[in-house]
Amino acid sequence: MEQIITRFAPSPTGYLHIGGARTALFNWLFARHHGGKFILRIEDTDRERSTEESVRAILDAMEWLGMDWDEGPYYQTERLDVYREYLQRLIDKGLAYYCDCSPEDVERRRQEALKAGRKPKYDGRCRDKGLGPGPGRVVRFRCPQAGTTVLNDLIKGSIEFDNAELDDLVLQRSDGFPTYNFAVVVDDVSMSVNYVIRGDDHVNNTPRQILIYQALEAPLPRFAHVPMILGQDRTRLSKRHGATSVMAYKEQGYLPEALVNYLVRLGWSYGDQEIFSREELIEKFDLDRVGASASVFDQEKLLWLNAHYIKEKPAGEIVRLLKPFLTERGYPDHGDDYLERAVATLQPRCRTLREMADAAAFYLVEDVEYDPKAAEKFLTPELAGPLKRLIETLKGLERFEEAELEKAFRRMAEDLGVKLGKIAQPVRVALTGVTASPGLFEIIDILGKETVLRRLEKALRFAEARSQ
RNA sequence: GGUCCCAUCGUCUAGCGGUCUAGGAUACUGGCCUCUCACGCCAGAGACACGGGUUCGAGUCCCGUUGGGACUACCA
Repeated sequence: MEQIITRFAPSPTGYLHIGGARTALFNWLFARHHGGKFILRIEDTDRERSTEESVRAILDAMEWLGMDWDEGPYYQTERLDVYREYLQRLIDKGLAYYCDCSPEDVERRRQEALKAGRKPKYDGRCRDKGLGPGPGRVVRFRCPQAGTTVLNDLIKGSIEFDNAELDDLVLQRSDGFPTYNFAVVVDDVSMSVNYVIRGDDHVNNTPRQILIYQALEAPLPRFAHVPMILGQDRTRLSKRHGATSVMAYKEQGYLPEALVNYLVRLGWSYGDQEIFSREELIEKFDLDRVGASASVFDQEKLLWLNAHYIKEKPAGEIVRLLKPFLTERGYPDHGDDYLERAVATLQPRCRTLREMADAAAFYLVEDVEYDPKAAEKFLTPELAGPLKRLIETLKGLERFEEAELEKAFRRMAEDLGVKLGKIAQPVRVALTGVTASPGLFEIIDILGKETVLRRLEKALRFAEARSQ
């Protein structure tokens, strides 16, 4: 069997966005699943908009998502000889020709045609002029004017195009650079790419490309056009729908596993299964289960998956990932063991690392600030008595650990004739500043005697001060 | 405007003519658990866009309507 060769070919005109990442993922998974080859190619023939930073950003994002490539990255701007060679073949065969129409003229005629209700196609006036190379001249493809071109798409099925709809597209610009439709074909032909998996915004380009393959007498690859990812308003996903850059998700505290899992499931399914490890994805992914309709990007579901992976990962691993977020907030270093215990209590409560860094504050700062409402409600003057007693009890506790602490608290609540919550909530506010937190006893255990007593005493002073 | 694509709960989807009084996930609501908040568990509400065919039988096939999207460059 022939080896499967796929490629991801972004243009470096911005960051790797969500849609591009999914396309890359589908190509990567398809190649890995079939033991094929995955090529990375940078389509930088638009010299105006391509930048070095974008290339870097795309590579970083690929790496973060864990997509490795077997060949490349190739840069189209370094392959100009190849395009010229293929182009010359077309010219020699009379399948391409030079054109000296100015862009302004072409555009003007396009507008006129549109106004007159005709198709805004290039009118082919240079077709038979027999022009040679010259400044300002482009090379156009001599597109068949009759017949139909059919695309047998792996996802969309068979699509027929009337060649009369197509015009003589530019293959080489006046600056000598190839245009997208030509470069993409030459590259895929010369790199032996046999599966072209890309966004379905390319469907309408495909007949032109097929015609170029045929003109080149090159074997056709299999095409698979995957549906677009839409925003909540069902229009093409863009900045106004929120973060669309892959790396923005990293910065917001998402795990690559979550984003990969989410993105692959967007448009692809495997029965009722929602959670897939990387290995499972490689094992199970195939094109036949990719849907045909566009899907809406749902932040909430991504969040759910992220929460899932945060819960599932070993605490030590989360600590490593969380550190940059803590540093960013300027928290002092407490050592990995301490951090790991703290993180373990936060894992089931946070959906992103960013949330976790925020929630971890009380573990890391010297003294907590009270949420005014919480303090108002729970650190009351009547609390002074029980608080004093609690401080004494804790001081006398020889084993300052979760189980013992719980016993001590329950005993005290019983003595006082109140429910545990009656004293737990004030203590929680004293220790964390807020009314929602991990389990009280694990917090006390982790915080340690010294910190706990200090915060309780501060709370006591606060409560007493209110009675004045 | 033209060409092309798409159409099951709000969202992601299962469904590949009968097993669908349409399944799962998420989000939402209620309950349980419980020191709070989460997690977890249980329950609930929620969809085949519409109209014609084809067929004994249609969410599933065909056509149309409507709606949405993409493309229509010397961008990719």
